[in-house]
Amino acid sequence: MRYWLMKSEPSDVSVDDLAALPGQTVAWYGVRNYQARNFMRDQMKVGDKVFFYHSSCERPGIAGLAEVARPAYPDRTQFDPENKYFDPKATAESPRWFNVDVRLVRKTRLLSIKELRQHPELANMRVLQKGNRLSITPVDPGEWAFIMTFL
DNA sequence: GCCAACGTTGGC
DNA sequence: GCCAACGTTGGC
Repeated sequence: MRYWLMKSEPSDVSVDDLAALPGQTVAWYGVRNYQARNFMRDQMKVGDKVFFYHSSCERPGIAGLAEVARPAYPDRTQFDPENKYFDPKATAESPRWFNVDVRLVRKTRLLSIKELRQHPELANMRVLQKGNRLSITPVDPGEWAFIMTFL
C-alpha cells in the first residue's frame, strides 16, 4: 500500500463537492502530465491512501483523506471534443491519458501549506519543494504517519 | 497579478 | 537530438 497527495482545484472539485458525489467518488480526470499519469496508471492500487489537497485557491492545503477506489482506466474527457481536456491525438484504440477513481474517506480540517512548512519533519515533502507543479506526488509513509498525528 | 519553475512544442 | 519559445502551474 502506498500513500499519495493529489491536488484538486476547489473551484473544480472541492472536498465538499466530493462529499456530495454519489459514492463520494470521483474520476480523477484531466491529468495531462505524463509523470502524474504514470503514477496513476502504473503504481496506484485500490486501497492506496490519498491526501486530498486544495490548490490554486485562497487557502491551499490538505482538506481530506481519500483512497483509490478503482484502478486506472482511460480518461474519457480525452475523447470528447467539447471538453477542455480533449486530446485530438488520443484514440480509443490508443488512449493517451488515464485516471483512477478516488473515494473520500473523510473530510479533515484544512491543514494549510503554511502549517505544513512549519514542520522540519516534512521539509522533504515533494509538494513543499520550490517549483513543484506535479499534481500527484508520492507521500513517504513516515510523512503520512507524522501528518496523521496532528491532522 | 506576478513570476519562478518546469513541461511541451517545433524548427533546424 | 538540441534548445529557444511558449504555455501552464500555483503559491504568494
